[in-house]
Order: sequence, then structure tokens, then C-alpha cells
Amino acid sequence: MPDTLSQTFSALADPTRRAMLARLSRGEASISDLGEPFRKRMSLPAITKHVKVLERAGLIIKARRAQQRPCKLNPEALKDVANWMEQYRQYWEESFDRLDAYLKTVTAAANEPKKGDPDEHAK
Amino acid sequence: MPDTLSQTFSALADPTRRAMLARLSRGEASISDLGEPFRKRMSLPAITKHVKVLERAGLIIKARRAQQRPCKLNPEALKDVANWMEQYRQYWEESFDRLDAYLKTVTAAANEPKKGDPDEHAK
DNA sequence: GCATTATATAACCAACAAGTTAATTAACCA
DNA sequence: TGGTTAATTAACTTGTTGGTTATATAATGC
Repeated sequence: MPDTLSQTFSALADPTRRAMLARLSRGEASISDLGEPFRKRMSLPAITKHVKVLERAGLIIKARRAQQRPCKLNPEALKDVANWMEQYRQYWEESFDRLDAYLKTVTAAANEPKKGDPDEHAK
Repeated sequence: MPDTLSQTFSALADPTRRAMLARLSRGEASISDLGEPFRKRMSLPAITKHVKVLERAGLIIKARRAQQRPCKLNPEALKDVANWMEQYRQYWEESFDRLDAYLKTVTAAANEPKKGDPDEHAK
């Protein structure tokens, strides 16, 4: 299913493409710049395909200057991922299993002291 | 390539699986609980496969209680994603195109005032 | 022991992803 | 005009994903 977020996550699910993004986080780069670290391992068409995946996922923007195709990061897709992640922040943050979990237990008990709540885990 | 982060992103690249995670963020759930919203659309084996993908990606932890397999979120994988995202925070945050970009231009100009810098975007 | 409930496995299929080589387009340069 | 550089397209192969149906396992309850 080609919903935007799925496309973005799927584009990120490849170390070559993540390396390309890392490269772009240090500045604009052409296709061959982006591919250079992989040229021993893979052909140029493979590289342009990876770039195209990043582009279709909205993670980069490709321009044209002479024969080159200078690429840069597009914040939009990254922002979408960050927004999606937000809803899970409490789960990965250090304090969750300790203070935060404790606080939720306390407030839940105060609001609704009934036992066997199906949402037990959410505390 | 089955590096952990790629597996995690690839597990997230599916709306069914993201919906399952959303369900789990509101509390523990069994396989059939997780699958219930999709039972009109897909078979049970398809559902257990999705759950298995989430499990192998480290996004959930599956226990056993009688015939059920109660699942819960595993913060570890989410934390890995969040950590990876951190390096791009500046790109998606509101202020980037404005203040931050401006500040980088200024400091770059102070250090190296030459024009047509190939790293222009990084400023 | 037997039926029921919950989940898992096997075998299969269609669609897609990631790579290849070979050929093509497009811009620049002399 | 012709050559070089940068990137793309085409055609193909191979492996993986996401689904199916049918069958099997495993724990519970009578």
C-alpha cells in the first residue's frame, strides 16, 4: 500500500539509502557523489535506483544543473516520521519504566480504581 | 541486509503493522485482539505473520498465557529508531529554514567566505 | 477422552525489490 | 561535429513480501 508513511519507512529500510541521507545531511551532493562510497559494490544504475526511491518517498529533492542532479534533504518526510514517532515517545524514554509508569498507575488509580482494566499495560 | 535498523524500518513500512503497534500502545493484546480490526480484510495466518514480523524486528515481545500469546511493545527498537532520527532533528524542526539556517550561513561565512561552496546546503 | 479455542506451520502464488548488463539521452567542451 | 561526462531507461534475473487455503499443535473445559 503506497501510503506516504509506508513509502518513507520502506525507503529508510536500507543501509545504502540511509548512508546517502547521512551524506546529504552534510551538504548537497550529485548522484555520483552519493554513489561513490558504493561503486566497488554496485553499479551506477543500482545507485540511481536507490536515489529514486528516496526521491519518491519525499526524503530528498533532486534538481538539475548541467549534467548533474544535485540532491538535498527534504525535511517534510522526516518530519512525518518524527510526528508518527511522537506517539511512542513515552515508551522509549529512559524514565518510562520507572517514574512515568509509576505516575500513570497513581493517576489511573485516582480516576478509576476498578481492577482488571483491559488497559492495564498502558499504565 | 538484515541489520537491526533496516529490519525495524521495514517492519514499520506497513499500515497494518503500525495499527497493531498503535493498539499495543494502549495496552497488552493477544494475536486475535491485534488482528480483530482486519479480520474482514485478511485471514488469521496473515495476521500471525504480521505479528511475527513485528516480533523479529524487536518491536514487540510475545509471551504465552494458556492458548493466548499476549503481546506488548518493546521500547528497545523504538529507541533505536528515535536515536537514528536524532541526527536529522535540525532538518525537520520548525525553525530550521529560518533562524538555524541563517545562523549557519553566518558562521560559515565568518570561517570561509568563499562563494560557490559545494557544501552550500550544509550551511 | 473429546470438543473447543488460540495460534502456528506448510505449501503455494502474485507482486515487488534490488541487483545486473547493455543501450540511450542530455549537457558540455573543443 | 564529435567526444566526454552524468544520469537514465530497458530488459532481465533472483529473492523476498504479503497474501491465500488447508492442516497441525497445544491448552482448556466438560
